[in-house]
Amino acid sequence: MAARTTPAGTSVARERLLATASALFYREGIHSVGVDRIVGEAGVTRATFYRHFPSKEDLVEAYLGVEDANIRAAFDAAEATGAPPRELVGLVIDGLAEDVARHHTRGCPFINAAAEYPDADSGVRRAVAAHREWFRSELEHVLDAADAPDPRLAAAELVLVRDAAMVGGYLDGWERVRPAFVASAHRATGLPLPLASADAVSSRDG
Amino acid sequence: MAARTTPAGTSVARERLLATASALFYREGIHSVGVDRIVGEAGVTRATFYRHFPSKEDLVEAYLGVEDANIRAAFDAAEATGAPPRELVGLVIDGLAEDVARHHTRGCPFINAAAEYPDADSGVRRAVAAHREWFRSELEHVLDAADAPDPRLAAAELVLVRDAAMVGGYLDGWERVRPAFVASAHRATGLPLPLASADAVSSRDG
DNA sequence: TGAGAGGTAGAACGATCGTTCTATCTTGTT
DNA sequence: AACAAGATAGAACGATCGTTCTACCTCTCA
Repeated sequence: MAARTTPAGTSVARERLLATASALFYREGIHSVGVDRIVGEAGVTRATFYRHFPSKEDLVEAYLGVEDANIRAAFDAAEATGAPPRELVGLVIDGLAEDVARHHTRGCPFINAAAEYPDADSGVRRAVAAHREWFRSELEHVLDAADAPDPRLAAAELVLVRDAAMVGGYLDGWERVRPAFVASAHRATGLPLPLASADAVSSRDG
Repeated sequence: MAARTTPAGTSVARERLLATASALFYREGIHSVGVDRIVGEAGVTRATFYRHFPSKEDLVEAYLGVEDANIRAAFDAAEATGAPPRELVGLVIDGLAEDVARHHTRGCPFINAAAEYPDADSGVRRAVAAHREWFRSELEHVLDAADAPDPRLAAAELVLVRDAAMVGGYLDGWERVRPAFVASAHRATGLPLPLASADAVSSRDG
C-alpha cells in the first residue's frame, strides 16, 4: 500500500470543509448553502470535497456529529469538576444557558436541521434522534444522581425547556427568554433551589 | 373598468395554490418545495402562480398568514365559550395541547420557517416575529385576567413550553412529551391547579 | 529514482431552481 | 357582436443545484 499523508479519515482539507460548512449550515440553513459556497469559502475544489464526503448529506451528518461531540464534551467538563451531584445539576443548567447565550444564537442545530429533513428515516433525522435520546438520558442520569424526585419526568421537562430556550433565544432574543428559562429549568428539576443559585437567578449572572 | 370574476384578492386558483403550498411547506419544508411541485399539485400553471403572487416568498408569507389566522381563530373560539378567566387558562392550555397532538405534528410552522430564513429583516422573519409577539401578549392578557401572580413572566414561560412541545412532539413523539408539557404549562401559570384539571393531567385526555 | 496512489484543480454534466415570455381563452360590458 | 382586460397555458429564460469528469501535482515506499 502507499502514502498516508495524514491520519486516517482526516486531512487539513477535510477539517477546513467541515469547519466552514458547520458555520454556514448553522448560520444560514442547510438547503440554503450550496456546495459552491462551501468549497469556495473553504478554499478547496469540488473534487476535493467529494473525495472526503460521498455526498453533501454526509457532510451534513458530519456537521451534526461535531455539534454532538461539542455538547458531550461540555457535559464531560462539568462532570470533571467533581462537583457534588446536587451542585452538578446547577452547573449543567448554567452551562446550557451559557451555551445558548454565547454559541447557539441561531437556534438548535438539530431542531433546525430536522425542520429541513421531513423524512424520519433519513440519516440526518437519525442523527438528530440519536443525539436527543442521548441528551435526555444524560440529563436523567445527572438528576437521578442528585436524588431528584422524578428524574425521568424532570429530564423530559428539561429537554423541553432547553429546546424552547434555543428557539426563543434565536427568535425573541436571549435577554427576553433568560428569566423564563432559568425559572422553568430549576422548577423542572423538582429539587429545592439553593440560595446561591436563587441569588444568581434574580440579580447577577449574564 | 372590466370584469371581476371573483372578489378582489381571491380566486379559486389562488385558494388552491395557497392550500396546496401550505400543506407542502409545512410537511416538507420551504426550500425543499419548488414552484413546479406547487403548481403541479395545485393544478395550475406557473403563469397563474405569478399572477397571484409576485414571488415565491410572498406565497410563503401568505402561508404563515394562514397559520396565524388559524391560531387567532382558536383563541377567539376559546374566549367565545364565555368561560370564567381562570377556566379560560385551562382551556387555552388544553387547546394548545390538542393543536400539537392533532394538527401540528411536524413542529411549529413559524419556527421551521425561521430555521430556513436567517435574515431577521426578511418578510418571513418579520411575519414570524409579529406572530410570536401577538401570541405572547395574548397569553399575557389571558393570564392577567385570571389574576396570575406574574402574567408577563408566566406568558413568556408558556411560550417557551409551547415552542418546546411543538418541537418535541415532532422529534420525540407527542405521547412522550405530553406529560412534561402539561406539568410545565400549568406550573408556569403560577396558578393553583383545579382538581378537575389535575385529574385530566394524570388520567384521561388524548 | 521512479512507481503508484491519494490529493488537488477546474471545467462540465444533467436536473432543477425561481422567474418571465407570448399566445390563447374566458368573461362582463358596450 | 365586438371589445377590453384578467386568467390560463406551456415553452423557455439564466442561474444555481449536487455531482462527476479528466488532468496534474505531491507525496511515501520500493
